[in-house]
Amino acid sequence: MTRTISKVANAAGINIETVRFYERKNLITQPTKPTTGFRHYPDETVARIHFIRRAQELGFTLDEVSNLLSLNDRPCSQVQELAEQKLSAVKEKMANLRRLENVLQSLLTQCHSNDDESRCPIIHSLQP
Amino acid sequence: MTRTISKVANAAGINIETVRFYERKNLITQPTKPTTGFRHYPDETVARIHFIRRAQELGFTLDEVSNLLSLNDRPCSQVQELAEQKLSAVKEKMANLRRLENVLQSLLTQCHSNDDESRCPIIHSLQP
DNA sequence: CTTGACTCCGTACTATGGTACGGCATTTAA
DNA sequence: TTAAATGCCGTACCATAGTACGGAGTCAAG
Repeated sequence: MTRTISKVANAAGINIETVRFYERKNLITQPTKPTTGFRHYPDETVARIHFIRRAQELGFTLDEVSNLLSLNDRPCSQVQELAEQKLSAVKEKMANLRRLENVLQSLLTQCHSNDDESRCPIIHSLQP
Repeated sequence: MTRTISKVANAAGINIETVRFYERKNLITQPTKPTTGFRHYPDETVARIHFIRRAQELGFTLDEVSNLLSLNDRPCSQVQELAEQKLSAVKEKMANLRRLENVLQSLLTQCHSNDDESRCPIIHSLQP
């Protein structure tokens, strides 16, 4: 069965243009074009796109995914290193958000016990 | 003391071009240009840029920061409403990051108890 | 009063992750 | 067989968050 680019896009659940974009980024290999007719894609292409998407969901950028893909046959320790960097970044982001959550929460609490509509504790806290 | 744009940029620790960029984005107000000479900026501009950068560090986009800043002239109840929306957004972002953290953590744990350098659990998990 | 530093302004360029379009080739269904 | 649907390809465009640049104006020190 011939799998043209639109079949790939459909199977992988992404836009055709995104398939081409990934080809340009060398994240997937563009099959050689037959002398006459359309390119047809192997199963691996769909699998690879799934890999890319899953990695993206884990917060990896396309450059990092590219790295991961090249690490495919590399030792586990190298993959771990990348993942550990990601994990640290995620933890840091969360710590920051937690701080913000506390600030917003405490400001909102102040608002709730505020009688003066024209004088908002939040606005006041934003002033220099 | 006259505070020209470079003084603002320096005081706020950002690039001059970024100051101009924020002006174009209406995140800060561009002072009126004197008939002759350079614009000079009030303290408020520096404070505002500090606020913008803090908000950015907390994961807000410039559009969101713009929103936060627009809370300035509104009655407390409206400010509260927007702040509550922000709080929800923050909580949602955190929940997403928490999920990501768990996935990464469990994958890394699998890596740590893996003695086969050539078969990485992370790579394996990404495969179809 | 000239030189160098700074400002002003518009425009263009960077990276990231895509999306859209126009024109032509080829395939497929009626 | 012919028209619609796809494919191919290059290029342009979207948002986000800046950065760089060129030429003109202006300011301040020597």
